[in-house]
Amino acid sequence: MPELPEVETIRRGILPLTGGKKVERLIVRVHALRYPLDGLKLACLRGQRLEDITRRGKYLLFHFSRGWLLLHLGMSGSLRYLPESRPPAAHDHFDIRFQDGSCLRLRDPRRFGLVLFLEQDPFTHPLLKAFGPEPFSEEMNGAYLHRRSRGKRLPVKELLLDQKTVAGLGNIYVNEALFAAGIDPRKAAGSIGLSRYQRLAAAIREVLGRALAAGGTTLRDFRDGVGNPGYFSVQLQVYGRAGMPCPRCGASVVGERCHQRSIYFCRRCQK
DNA sequence: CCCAAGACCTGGCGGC
DNA sequence: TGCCGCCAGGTCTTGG
Repeated sequence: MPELPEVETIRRGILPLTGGKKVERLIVRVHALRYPLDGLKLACLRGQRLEDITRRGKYLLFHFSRGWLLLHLGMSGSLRYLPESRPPAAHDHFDIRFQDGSCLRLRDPRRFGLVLFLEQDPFTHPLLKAFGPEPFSEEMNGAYLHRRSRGKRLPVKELLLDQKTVAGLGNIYVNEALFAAGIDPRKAAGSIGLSRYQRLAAAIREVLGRALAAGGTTLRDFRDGVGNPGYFSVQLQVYGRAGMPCPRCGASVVGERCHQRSIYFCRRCQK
């Protein structure tokens, strides 16, 4: 489900509702997520105060008084704020209960998500250490992408999906950004010149910025922290629109597979 | 190091 | 209606 705009939408929604609260206890119903949940470590959070919630790529970082909770929503994860307790439904694997009776509840049918408690700086953790720049940072620009892509023969869309290149992009926004930049997603990353990467860097920011303003993209099940869908779906230009007219030239949008995943593009507008 | 493919899961949908 | 195969917003691991 969630790429940067969705994760950031969740973050902005739940921070004002939970920031400053103290943890009463954690409830783990299902341990087998991407990695097994460590109940003992998580129990350390009891009594700790939630100081802040930040984001790195698609990860949410919960800053507690003495440690960090890392949360990744995988493909199907969602996080929901509940003002008061409510019986769990199917796939509600994990709750953070606060002392005022409210809670944050993680649901994740496919269990590709991740929950990890860290006592040290999360940014040096192996999962985050090699992450590329945030899309809205100055460091993420055309020259950077150009440099990163030299000598690479993999398709440019694969380069962008790699979190070591840019942190936070996923399949939807890679397809949309490449359309906005007029670049064929299958094109070898190393064969694209500087000026086209400059256009791509701008396109990435533009697409993510608009998605963020719309509260993310709901294809089937994305919901923000309080249960609202995102409205960027109606602005998607190519993603999921195989056979429909290209919004720029009217030619039919192509949907095919590239490296085991769907790509959508316009043959006429993207070279 | 680079790259491709397989693995991990469940649910929803289209086709028969 | 029921079953089957395929597809899904992610990313880690393995092997050439």
